[in-house]
Amino acid sequence: MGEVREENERLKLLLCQIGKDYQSLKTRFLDLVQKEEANKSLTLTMSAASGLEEHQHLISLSLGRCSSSDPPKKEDKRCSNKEDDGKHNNNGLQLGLQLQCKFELQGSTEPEKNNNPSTESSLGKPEEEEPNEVWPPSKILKTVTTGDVSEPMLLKKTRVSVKTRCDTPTMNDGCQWRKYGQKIAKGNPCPRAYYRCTLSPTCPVRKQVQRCSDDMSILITTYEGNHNHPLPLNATAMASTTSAAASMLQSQSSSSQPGLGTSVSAPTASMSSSANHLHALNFNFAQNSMRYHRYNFPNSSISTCNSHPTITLDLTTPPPNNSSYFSRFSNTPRYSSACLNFSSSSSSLELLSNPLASWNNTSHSAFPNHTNTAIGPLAYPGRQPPYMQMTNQSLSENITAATKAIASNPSFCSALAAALTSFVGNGGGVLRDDINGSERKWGESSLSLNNQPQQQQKQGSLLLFPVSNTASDPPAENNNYIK
DNA sequence: CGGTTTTGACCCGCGC
DNA sequence: GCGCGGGTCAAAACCG
Repeated sequence: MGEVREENERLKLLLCQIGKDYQSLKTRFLDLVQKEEANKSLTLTMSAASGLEEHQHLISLSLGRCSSSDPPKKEDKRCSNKEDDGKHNNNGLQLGLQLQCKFELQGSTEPEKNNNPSTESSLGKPEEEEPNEVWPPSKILKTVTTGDVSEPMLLKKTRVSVKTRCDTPTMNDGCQWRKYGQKIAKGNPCPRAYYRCTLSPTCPVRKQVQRCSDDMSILITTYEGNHNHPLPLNATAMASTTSAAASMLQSQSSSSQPGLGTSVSAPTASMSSSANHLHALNFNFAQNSMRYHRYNFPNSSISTCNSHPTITLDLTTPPPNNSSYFSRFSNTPRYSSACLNFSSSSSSLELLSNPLASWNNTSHSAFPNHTNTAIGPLAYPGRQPPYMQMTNQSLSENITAATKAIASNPSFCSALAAALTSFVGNGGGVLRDDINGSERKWGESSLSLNNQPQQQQKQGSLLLFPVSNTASDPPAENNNYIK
């Protein structure tokens, strides 16, 4: 009890400090939004001049180049415009906050309709809803006709497309699917198969699987919707990824802030099949009013083909070894294995909806033993990851309960992360707290609000795992991801 | 026998 | 309004 009280006191102090930091960040963010408004009109003009159809709404993300294997002309157009728009970035924080929100929601066992009342506190768009929650999208009224070019996209179901090299008819993403249709799509001799998630009869998630016409070994799996039920442990990685990517897309489109310097990467290694393809997905948000960085991630792209906002994660080709987006944050290669990092250079938080959703490179020089980074069971084939080796259950539960409430507020989460990272991050020895440059790597100083706060804090790092059923499941099939 | 796959028909949105 | 194409339905076939 004494320890718990002490911990409580510490947390209170932290909360106090964090509250201040949050207000500071909020003020800063509002300033950035105002600046962004000034840039918005300029960008819209540029988009119109580039010949984009009015209904094909540009996602103003700097996502680098489209994959070379994505030949559609329209995507190319958008890619070229993304680069232009990316120059107007400075609004990464908002996106990061929304991502965190989505992750928290997904990690929860409750349906995502359980709206977090705090969501709007920092985002300012409480009316936004997760399009993925509603099925079918065709039933959604298309009534928004504001001048905001991004708004109609919210009314379409967001899709996440994953390109992998796979010999099997479908890639094993851990979920159970039932095929309900097959169609020969125009322009591709390979039939497109339609699948529903059968883990829950009411699950709205569907996926389309199709071979790439150019390269039959490439399997294009398109996910649509979010699961409304607990997922098997080995399914959470893909689900988290697609959900996060979709959330990123939605949050970006809803933010209506042209030129957001957002990057999505899916650097990969060459693997043969299954969800193992999901090696990495890094969202790095540059937000700095003084200095703006663009990070090009060649393996991902965003498009609004077929009126569906779609984010494509190309896991078929590895990124350049000396990619600038790697060296931006670290001098050491950090993505040799699967990881899912949602990063921001403006504030610091790594929030993981699920232990499977993220794990850092085991070769990271600063954390060779994995005990102070956001690592899920994936990183521990055949043994329990550190966070699951609980030694003080009651203490952990108390702290978890307290911190869960904190974590449920995405806005506060971000501020909390920023504060805690600055508070403990330097102890990690890796965090670059360059205030002017804001080049801070999230994944290297992460935040834990789960089972092992003491251990993690000692090492200057915290893991933030929303409490969920799946998070406590034994990592029975983790080896699947390590093969 | 229950679940899944196949496959032709149907629905609906979109462009012309 | 019409045609096209994507997506879904549902009955029959298939499978373990």
